[in-house]
Amino acid sequence: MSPKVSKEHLKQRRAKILEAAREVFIEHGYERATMKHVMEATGISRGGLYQYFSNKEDLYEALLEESLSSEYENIQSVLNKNGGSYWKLLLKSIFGEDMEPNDEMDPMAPSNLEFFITGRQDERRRKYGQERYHLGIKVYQDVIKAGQGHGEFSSKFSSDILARSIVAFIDGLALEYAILPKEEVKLIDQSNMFIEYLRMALGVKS
Amino acid sequence: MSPKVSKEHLKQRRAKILEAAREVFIEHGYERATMKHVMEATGISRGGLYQYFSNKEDLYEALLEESLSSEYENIQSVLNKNGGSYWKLLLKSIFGEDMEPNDEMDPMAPSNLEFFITGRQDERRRKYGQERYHLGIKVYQDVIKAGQGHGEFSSKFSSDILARSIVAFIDGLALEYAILPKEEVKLIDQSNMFIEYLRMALGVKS
DNA sequence: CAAATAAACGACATAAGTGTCGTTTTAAAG
DNA sequence: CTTTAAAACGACACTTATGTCGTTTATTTG
Repeated sequence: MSPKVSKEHLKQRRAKILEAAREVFIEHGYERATMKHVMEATGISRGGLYQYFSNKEDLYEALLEESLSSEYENIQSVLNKNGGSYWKLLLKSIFGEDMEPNDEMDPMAPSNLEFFITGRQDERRRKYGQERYHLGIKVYQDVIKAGQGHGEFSSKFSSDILARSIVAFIDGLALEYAILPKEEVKLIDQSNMFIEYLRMALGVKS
Repeated sequence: MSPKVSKEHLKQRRAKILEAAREVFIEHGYERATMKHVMEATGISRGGLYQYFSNKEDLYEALLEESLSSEYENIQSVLNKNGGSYWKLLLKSIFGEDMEPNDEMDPMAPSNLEFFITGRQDERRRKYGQERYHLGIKVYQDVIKAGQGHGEFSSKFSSDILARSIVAFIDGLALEYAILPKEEVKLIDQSNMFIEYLRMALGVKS
């Protein structure tokens, strides 16, 4: 009398499902993806899937949690290094360690937008979306606020509004990315211009 | 032997359906709305609805066409008045006749995003989305280009990228509007900051 | 190697929405 | 007032996805 399989095995199986689900959602988007797709991608039966996730929404949220925590760790490690100015810190928090825009976009971004926008009528999902939104804002706002507090940034604009416009900008790009062919999005050009904008708004000389 | 009802009546009935459908889509969003909802909202039977629109997508596109053409007329009339500077023209094309941001958002905006983002895997829908996107860009780009040509605007940034960032900004706001409670979006503040940004990018003095 | 426990399976019942089509109703024309 | 064309109706057959549950399978432990 004892569990049939090791906990390790369960963990791996769960991970396998998540990995395959990711691909499925990237290919079909959230709404159109079905558990059958995930079944085919994993080779696990439908019944089997429901042993790990109680439905598609649950499965997707697990993916969101995963990406959120890895993102969070990333940003935290960047912020903790605390190398140099707040301006550099801000750029890092937006564009990552190398501080400059690249032409790659998180392939899950369109599905994420889809998940929240189609679920906006659902109480639970809307709450969850708002939570994540505020979390996203907070990262940028904290850096901006600190920079303003130390006098490195101009306080002409509120850190809240600035942080929001960063999020709006990123979401706007993700939306473009969802609809336009990849080569047409011009992530780098738009990002560079956005940087100029932030420079202006924060009074950072180039 | 002759048509049962006047063309006028058909037109009115069609308009009635569109009007009710608009409310339905605003309330439920595109994906969750059903023809049954529209049926209940109009009082017209399901069978009757299909006499005017062959499915939900068709119905929604009719709404899009409607709003697009009214928008287009609006902007054209604004541009034709051509009162004063290109800067004023640009503001009008973004914020309408009164040239300044208000805290109202097109209530269809979230559904519109939803329509295009959930349909991005569908060839037809994606094409349609791209078309509309380019049309949206063109309006702003034309004004910016003209302003740059006349020397009123700086040519530091390309009119294309600038126009795109305007669209991205508007879409970003629409997305926020979809998820956050209305009073939290701060449309006006964000818009005002965006205006500052455009000023900077175009070299317009305040 | 046998027993037992739970993971994995897949058929099933359910639910919801779709578009069609034969019938009924309605109003314009004669 | 009758005829008639087509608008409106709503039941129907169909499709697709869902979540459950009884059965089968596999692996760990004694």
